[in-house]
Amino acid sequence: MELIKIYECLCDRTRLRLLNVLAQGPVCVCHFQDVLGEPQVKISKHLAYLRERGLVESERQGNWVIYALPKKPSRELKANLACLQDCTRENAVFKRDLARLKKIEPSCAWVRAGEPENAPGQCRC
Amino acid sequence: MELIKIYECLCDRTRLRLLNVLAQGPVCVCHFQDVLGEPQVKISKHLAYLRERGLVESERQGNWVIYALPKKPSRELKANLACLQDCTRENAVFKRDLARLKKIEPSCAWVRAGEPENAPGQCRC
DNA sequence: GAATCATATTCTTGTAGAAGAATATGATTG
DNA sequence: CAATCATATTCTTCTACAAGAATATGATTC
Repeated sequence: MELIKIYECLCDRTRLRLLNVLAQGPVCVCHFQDVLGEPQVKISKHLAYLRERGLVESERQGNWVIYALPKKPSRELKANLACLQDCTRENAVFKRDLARLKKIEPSCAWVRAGEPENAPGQCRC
Repeated sequence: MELIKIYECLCDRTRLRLLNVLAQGPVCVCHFQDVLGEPQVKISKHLAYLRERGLVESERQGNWVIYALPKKPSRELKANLACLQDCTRENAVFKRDLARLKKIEPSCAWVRAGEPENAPGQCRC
């Protein structure tokens, strides 16, 4: 039952925040640290947890790693991500995360635009 | 964050089956045992888990206890139960549970009709 | 190739929870 | 009130996982 693996991913606050941010588009790990204000280990381990269960995909771009929601999400995943979006829309923490993301966005627009060939050697976040 | 408590409830197979059955209407514990084919302890403990977190409500009717989804579910709960319904519609296990429920239903229609005053002294399930 | 940057893994500790066995509670019947 | 029925709780064992500290890996730059 894949559904249960999805719910297991969703029952942690940090992971919900990660998924909420990812709903806006691909994000690299250093962004997550800034946006969530959580230590690197924590971010990294929760992203690994999500990746192992197929809720996110990752791709290395030079020195850093970009995470994104699956290109081909299952019906169940799609439904639950939509539901999550719906449930968090008005939540302060989630809104704050998105606001912080927006501030960072301009400096790393290439990540979100999917233009890795423009990647600088060092992350400017 | 109430949302996380909801997801914690949803990440167990037995609890998903219980909620799936409850989506049809109120059910007493002995029904659950028959429908899911699981031991009494297991059913009882998972129902308690759900009750403690507000995903179900219970009401004693003489010798037995009837469980139901909350009369006034939160926005989050409503959304997630709908999503769950959507995701399980085609699943064999969940469909089988509903089929078994339907077979039992006639003998205890009063429970589902909400007519406790007609309750017999002994459950006929 | 040494230093640096970004990310991941390993280790430890603490806690939640799942399952089953045994037992307890609470209501009903005779 | 003793027996029975329906449900709940307690106890034990096992496993998953969250968090942080320390360390490792892998790519880039000088």
